[in-house]
Amino acid sequence: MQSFTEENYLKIIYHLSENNDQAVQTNAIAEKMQTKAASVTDMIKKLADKQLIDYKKYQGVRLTDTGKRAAINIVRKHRLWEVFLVEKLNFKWDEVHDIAEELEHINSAELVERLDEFLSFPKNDPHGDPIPDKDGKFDAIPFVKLGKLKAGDQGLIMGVSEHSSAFLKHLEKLGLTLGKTLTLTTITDFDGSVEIIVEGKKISVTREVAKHILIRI
Amino acid sequence: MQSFTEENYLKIIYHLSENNDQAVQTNAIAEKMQTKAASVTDMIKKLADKQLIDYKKYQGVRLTDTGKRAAINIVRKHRLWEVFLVEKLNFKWDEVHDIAEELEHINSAELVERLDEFLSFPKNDPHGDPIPDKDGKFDAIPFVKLGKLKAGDQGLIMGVSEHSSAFLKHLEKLGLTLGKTLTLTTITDFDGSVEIIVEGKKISVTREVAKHILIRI
DNA sequence: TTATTTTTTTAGATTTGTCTAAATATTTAG
DNA sequence: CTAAATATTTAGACAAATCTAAAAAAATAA
Repeated sequence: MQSFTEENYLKIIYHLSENNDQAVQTNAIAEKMQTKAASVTDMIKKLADKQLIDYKKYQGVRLTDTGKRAAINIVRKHRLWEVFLVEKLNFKWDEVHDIAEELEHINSAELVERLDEFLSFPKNDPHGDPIPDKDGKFDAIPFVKLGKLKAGDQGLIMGVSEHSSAFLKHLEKLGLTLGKTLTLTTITDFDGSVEIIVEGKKISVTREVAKHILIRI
Repeated sequence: MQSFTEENYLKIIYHLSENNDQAVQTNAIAEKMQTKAASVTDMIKKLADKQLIDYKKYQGVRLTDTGKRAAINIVRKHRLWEVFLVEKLNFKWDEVHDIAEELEHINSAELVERLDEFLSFPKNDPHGDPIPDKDGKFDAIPFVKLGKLKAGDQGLIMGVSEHSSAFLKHLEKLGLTLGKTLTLTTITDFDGSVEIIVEGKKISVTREVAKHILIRI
């Protein structure tokens, strides 16, 4: 089994290579881990020794099959705990990330499977992210970022790509929660902000915010 | 906030001084922590620096008020999680200790209070131990150990003082679970084992087992 | 009460994950 | 294509928690 810290490295490497299939760079890991590149190099060697990642000097890293399986298992636990916190303990979607960061490291396969069952095998977490099943499989629902839509496009909010409390609270206040339908009316040339209509109300959203809202058309 | 390891030391010191009000010895801590006396001395100094324990060389340690509060909070979390595992996830009473050992270190006051509420503010864990409320208060129900009863005494099983899976499975097999009423018929001079009647069935229990069954007369 | 045993502490080393500063590779720009 | 900028690695150090071996204090026994 991996240490707490090793697990966090695996998870971060997984998320960094989730979309593009590229090797992950030392500096990118350092930024996400809030640490220095030198520390990352040290840890990278350790994970490579354990065959959890493939690593060649200066070439970045890729998860091995074993490493990927471990990473997905952590993601699975994180998202199941988030569902638990929201569905059973009535936390809000912006309050659960940090607690789930801790809970995801609890080490008991039995616990995870029973939790999954207790929650009726949810397919998505409170932020719309898919929850891998116990074999690591999940459906990656296709989405477009709000920032990429054209004027006139209509769609459904099905996720976010930023999980900070500040961001989620902001969306909440704008009424931009999961499942809401929206129509994009205008894209502002000046600053890239977009005008949308949600439940009859006109709202303006900055380019930065629009980038992190995932839409199913 | 304390580290994982510091929390375990506090918890163990708490349990070692729970009944007798004595100072706790280095060796006793070492045994419970599965470590060496030298390591304990090191940690003791650290906890004393943080004012979580009172310590004079060669004199053993006592929790300060702050240390005791921290320890009781860990115990509270441990026992609440055990209730969750048994009541909600259908674990058996002999399966929950190790998982709760991990969960007790999750750091969120809000989480604990909501869990407590979700579980309807339970007063006891699955082994009969009292659960401290959020101010650290709890009723210590008076008990007698089965090994101390006299022939003819009758009582109710209201707890155990040993939480290993092996021990609890053994009790389960004998039908000696919480809430059962028993009558002591004979104490064997030879080996101290006791004969009891539970639900009409005669059972023999070794001295070692009898020592860890808590009875309310 | 002296000697022996037990308990506790100290000294110095080890491991894990981190750091800074300096060196080396790689990439980008002129 | 060389020079500058950026990215990565190495070397050496540090804090946390542990260890072994040896020294010191306390408890027990003769």
